[in-house]
Amino acid sequence: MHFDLQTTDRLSAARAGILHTDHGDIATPIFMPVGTQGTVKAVHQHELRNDICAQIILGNTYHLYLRPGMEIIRSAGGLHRFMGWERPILTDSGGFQVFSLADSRKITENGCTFKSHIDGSRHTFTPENVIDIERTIGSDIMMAFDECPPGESPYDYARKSMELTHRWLDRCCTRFHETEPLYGHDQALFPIVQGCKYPDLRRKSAEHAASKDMVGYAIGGLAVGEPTEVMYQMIEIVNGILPKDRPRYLMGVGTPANILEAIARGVDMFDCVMPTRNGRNGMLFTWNGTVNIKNKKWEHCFEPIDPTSSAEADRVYTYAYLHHLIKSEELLGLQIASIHNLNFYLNLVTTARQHIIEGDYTSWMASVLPRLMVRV
RNA sequence: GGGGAAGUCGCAUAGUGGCAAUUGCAACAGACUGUAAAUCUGUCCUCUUCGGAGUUCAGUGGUUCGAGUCCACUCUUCCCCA
Repeated sequence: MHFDLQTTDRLSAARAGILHTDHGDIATPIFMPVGTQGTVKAVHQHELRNDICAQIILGNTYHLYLRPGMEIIRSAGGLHRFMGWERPILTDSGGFQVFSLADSRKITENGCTFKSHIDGSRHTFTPENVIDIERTIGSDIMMAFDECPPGESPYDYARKSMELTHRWLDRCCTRFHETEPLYGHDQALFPIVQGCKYPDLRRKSAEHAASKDMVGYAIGGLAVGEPTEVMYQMIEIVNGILPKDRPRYLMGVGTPANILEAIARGVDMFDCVMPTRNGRNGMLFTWNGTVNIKNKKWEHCFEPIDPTSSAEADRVYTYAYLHHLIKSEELLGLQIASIHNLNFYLNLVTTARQHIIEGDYTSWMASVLPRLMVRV
């Protein structure tokens, strides 16, 4: 697996490139739909492929380990075959669950013990067994096991947490190098930079990550409660240190505006639950801002959601129909909203890529940004 | 014709002397960033400077310091027997 950096913007740090994997090429900047449990919620693989044109999706180590469990994934021949998805997959390591399930886990030097949210059973995740699980899942990009601390963590905690993440990264790398892929395709391991909102910690963490010669690198621990401006500053600091010729993945981010701003600061890869989760909850992302389709004002709007979209759902169904479906809690509403939002996110990054290549990314971004943040 | 039951804020419910009044649904808003989320929060009689104020429990009259709650009559609905 390797990354070709094609273009860098003159006025910003924005870049266009291609990440080559055994499951196909990924043109960056890219957005990766989140499919935690081996499914992008409410969206068929067929639609991901043909309507949304997703180039890579996510799975989650913690969730897939608990259910269906590694015996099933191994018997199926890996996650790609299990879920019928032949394009690349990236797996998060469970580091985010250290954050989001903070009430039911305990961190030690060795790893993190979780009390299962499904049946209460205890499971210990270590850097070593997380790599083993990701080998079994067979993801193209495996994420290192990290601790994702809250955005407002005090300096001392942030430093200790970062140092633990570094030691865990060392162990992840060791295990990574002493194990082999199980299904005949190449797998990469991405280190994760931590350090909260503290510039010196972010620098130190970026240097530690960069010291590992890996295909790509991730920036974690952002958009977890800190102000947006702080997030942008941290991205700038970290990307100033990470190797220029490798892709940078900003984990869990974000809004359309966040993504464009992060691209301008040199980020290449994104994932976020926002298009799917918010879609299921009635929010649509558009070039003119966000729409709450549950609002009464859409009751009589018989315009297609997006007449020029590559997704059939956008062209066929109207605002009024989607309003009705979501209000009625019909399953098709969840599907249409999810497809629309993912399609928009993929359009956002592919359009951004075009402008980077054409050389007018900065002015293009300035022209679309204000509208993206409007509430329609 | 005879007997019985019941009417509470859109709908359905709780309430048996201290109540602007329970709960669910509906309605109307808001939140959501490496997914314990088809979830969660708020408003939901009227007005409000958010401190409150004013009108309410089918209707009318009464008992009481105090009534959605007790009494009388009226209206309406439902059930059973002929």
